[in-house]
Amino acid sequence: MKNEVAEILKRNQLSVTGSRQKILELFRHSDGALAHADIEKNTTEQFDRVTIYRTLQTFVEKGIVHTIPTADNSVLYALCKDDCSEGHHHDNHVHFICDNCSTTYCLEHTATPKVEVPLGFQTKQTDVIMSGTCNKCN
Amino acid sequence: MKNEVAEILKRNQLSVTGSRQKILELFRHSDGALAHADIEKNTTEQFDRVTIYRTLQTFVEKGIVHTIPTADNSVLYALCKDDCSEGHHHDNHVHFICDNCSTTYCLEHTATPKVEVPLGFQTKQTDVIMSGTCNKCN
DNA sequence: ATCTGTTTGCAACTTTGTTGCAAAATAAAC
DNA sequence: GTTTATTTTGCAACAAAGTTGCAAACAGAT
Repeated sequence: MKNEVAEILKRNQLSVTGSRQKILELFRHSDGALAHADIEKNTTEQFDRVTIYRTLQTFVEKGIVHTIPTADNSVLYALCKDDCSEGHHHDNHVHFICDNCSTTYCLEHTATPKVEVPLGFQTKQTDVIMSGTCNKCN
Repeated sequence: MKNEVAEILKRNQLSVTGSRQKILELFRHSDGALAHADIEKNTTEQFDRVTIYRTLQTFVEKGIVHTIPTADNSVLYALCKDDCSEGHHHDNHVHFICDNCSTTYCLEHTATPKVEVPLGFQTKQTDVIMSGTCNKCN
């Protein structure tokens, strides 16, 4: 398992360090998205806030994780699927936030719909954030 | 014009004060959404940061403005259509952020699409945020 | 084992948002 | 139109979130 994490880091030309491994591991073991605070709390080894910020930033740049816009404007991060390459996110799935347990899901198999925009507008990206009750809280 | 603004405030059982009038006026004269910073800068009369926060909060509660989730997690506010009543937003339109001029539009006539979610999930709200080039920058 | 470049942690700082309280302004009553 | 009650404002102090510079620690290559 740890080797797999190291593999991902190497594949992205990142040196394999403790914090990067632990944080990436954390993402792979949680089925939802993570906020900065979740990471700060859930790592047994305590990392500096700055390190976490920088690690997340690096991961986003390399296309390992992506950010999720939320209705309450907190920052959330989630693992990208393998076909996300450096600097080019293919984040075409819907995000679902449970009102009850606050878990944020990437609905990988629910593609974002095509939305008609008024004349003159040209769309590059579409983000869909849904909220309600998830399959565990229902 | 100023009377109209005062009317809106009274209709929502809010006392008509300088800051509320000026801020509401600002919303009515801008075609896009506004960030807190925009308001702090664009009012000739300078208001305290705290006052702006509280005014916006009140407006959101009363259904005069609504917040918009953004991909870069900055907080944006935009005027609600008249059919938003207190405590009950009918914010069913798509939001569009221009990559070029950074203006955020409420596409009032573009309704959010119905999105199929996996079994067990129950949707209460759907937010759609699109980005690209707007009709002025194209 | 040693060297080189990257990464980390600390400290200090900026920005963003919140809370309590007294002074000022608004709305209502007289 | 003045007085009174309530709401709103601005200040100060604080809390949370995020950033930057720099020296020490570490990873990876020689």
